[in-house]
Amino acid sequence: MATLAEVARHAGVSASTVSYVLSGKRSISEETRLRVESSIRELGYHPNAGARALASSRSHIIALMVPLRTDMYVPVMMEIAIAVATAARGFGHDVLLLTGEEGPEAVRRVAASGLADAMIVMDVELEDERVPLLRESARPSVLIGLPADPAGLTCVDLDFGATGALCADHLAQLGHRDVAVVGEAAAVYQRHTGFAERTLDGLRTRAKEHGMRVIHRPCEGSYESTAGVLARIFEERPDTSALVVQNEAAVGPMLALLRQQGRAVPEDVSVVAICPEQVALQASVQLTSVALPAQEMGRQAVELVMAKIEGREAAPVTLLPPQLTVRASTGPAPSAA
Amino acid sequence: MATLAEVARHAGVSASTVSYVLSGKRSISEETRLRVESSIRELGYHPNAGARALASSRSHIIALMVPLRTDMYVPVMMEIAIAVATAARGFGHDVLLLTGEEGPEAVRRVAASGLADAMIVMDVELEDERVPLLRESARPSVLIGLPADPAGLTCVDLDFGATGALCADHLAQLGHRDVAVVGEAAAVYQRHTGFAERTLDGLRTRAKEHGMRVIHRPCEGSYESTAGVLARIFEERPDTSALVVQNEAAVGPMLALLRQQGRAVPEDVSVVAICPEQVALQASVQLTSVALPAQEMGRQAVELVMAKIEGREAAPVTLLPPQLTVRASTGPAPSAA
DNA sequence: TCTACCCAGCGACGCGCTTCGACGAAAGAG
DNA sequence: CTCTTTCGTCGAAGCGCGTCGCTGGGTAGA
Repeated sequence: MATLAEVARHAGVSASTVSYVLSGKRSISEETRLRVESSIRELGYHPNAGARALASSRSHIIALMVPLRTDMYVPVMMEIAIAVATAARGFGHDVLLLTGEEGPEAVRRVAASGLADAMIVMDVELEDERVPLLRESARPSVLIGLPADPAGLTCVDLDFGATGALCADHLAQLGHRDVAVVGEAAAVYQRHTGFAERTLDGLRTRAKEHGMRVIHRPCEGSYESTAGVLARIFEERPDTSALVVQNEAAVGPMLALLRQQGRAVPEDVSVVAICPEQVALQASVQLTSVALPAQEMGRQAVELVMAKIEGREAAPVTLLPPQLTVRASTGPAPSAA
Repeated sequence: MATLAEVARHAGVSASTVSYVLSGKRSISEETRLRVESSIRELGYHPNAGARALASSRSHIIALMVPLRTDMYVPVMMEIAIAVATAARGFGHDVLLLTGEEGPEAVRRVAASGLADAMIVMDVELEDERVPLLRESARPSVLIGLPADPAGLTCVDLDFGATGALCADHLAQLGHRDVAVVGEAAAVYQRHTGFAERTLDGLRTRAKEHGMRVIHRPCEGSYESTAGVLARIFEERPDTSALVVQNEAAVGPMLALLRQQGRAVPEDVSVVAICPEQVALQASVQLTSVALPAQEMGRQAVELVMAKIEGREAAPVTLLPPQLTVRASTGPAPSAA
């Protein structure tokens, strides 16, 4: 494995010159630069990561903490993770994958060992035990998600409050009066994941302004649980004419069940989903949906974290504006029974 | 941030002694060891990753290359990735996430820079361009998946040939004569991903022995494409009494479509899926399925890669035996029309 | 012509750790 | 009681790179 010194010898310059060619931190004559660069190529030189990290106290690594649980919609997590990795490479950084398993200890370990220069944390709960550690840590961090108290932190998230409101607006405009929310798994609410509660709040508040009634039922996402949730919804509120689906996993089963029950979408029941575009497009009915911009969130998180690494200011809270796309699953409310 | 030297001073010993306490590579008296350990705790010392990597030329990092594409069933990928990360931590290692985007160059970069001690590569194609690089590389690697020529490599995979055969056996035993395979997306075959072709081969071969007829149709997994595939299957082979579903995404749509068409499962049509247990259990009918042991594959890959890092021998090819679980979606073939 | 300055490049040091050889003390062999 | 081992510890030499301060030569201004 070639070293800096070998490249230097090969190019007939000193090691420091090669280093400056690589970093561009001092001016180098065109001629030398080209000679050094060709030596680098010829020897297939790649700087040693450890040595570079030691000397510069920068590892060029960003740690990404992903949740361990599987009650969240996994493809979204994966999409964010891949977007983070891709964006980080664009800044010459790599991504270290930390699972939630280690818990807050991972934060300490990675920060203290200098393994990573910064941290991106996903699946943040309202009262997350990692948050105090991040706040005190010397290393920059960015959260994907919004804790109850974001003071002193940098957060990126979809504006879930506005998302809920947007769904309410759309349904109100179509004349719906009774709306049911097919929510996330009960466990998601129990551990106070921010986005689920914020969506609900946003929707309820706006629905109230529109004079709509809202009921909400958690849903595990399996066919069986979805069937149970739907049954209870229509039992309790037979006039329900619109469903907002928060749990992407429930989308498929729900459409199947509605069809089976002879409820036409959107003639009898309108459906709005909060899900990735792909899910909305692959369903049996093209779904009116608010997109979950996973890639965008990953990209933004990386940009913010890079800004902080480089000592620039970063906006404390970035809420991405939701976008509702009208497709075939929503229509005017059926005239009252 | 505390350093080794500070711990040494605090404990009244030399730096090398602290190092040996940490690594256990030389004997240390009980007394000194305890004193050093308490100093470590008191100072909150974590060894600097860069320095350690430089001095020992071991980064304690394993690189994991995941595919960029989204035409594979993503949750399986994610489950493997998390299993790899978790298992690696058990060996005191961390996982670096590389996306396919950088392509083979990533292999070179990571190997040459000493960023990672070893590599685990997912989504291997039959003729994968990363394979020659891995074979020549000085660093250990393990593939999840099986290329056409696994010579000189270490691979872990589900035995997809046996998986196909197992499905054939089960259906033959139930008296089915006409079987249709709802396959992966066409793109998966086009790039010659091993598992898809092997499953099909295994199934076809065994089916022939049982005197069953098999047709195979690729399926993108969306509701629409699944509908198209099903229609063509029953048009071409009206006597089809059993479906083997290879593309997990198609499971939900398919069951919905069968119900809609008035085909009862398993009375009219039996269904066998190759999918994670969770998918089989959450469907509208509990599915007879061959499990995709994502966690097991991740775990095994890490164990093999650790063996190679430590200079031990590793079995060249590990094929996990498939397990078919009979549930509610398969039954005796309907007596001939 | 002399000073002031900038440009290119060099040498040396240090980042924090691992590891090798050495050494004194204690223990066992003859 | 001496000679060899073994044990526990230390000091020093790097690992490969980044960075600081310095220098020799060239340029420009006075």
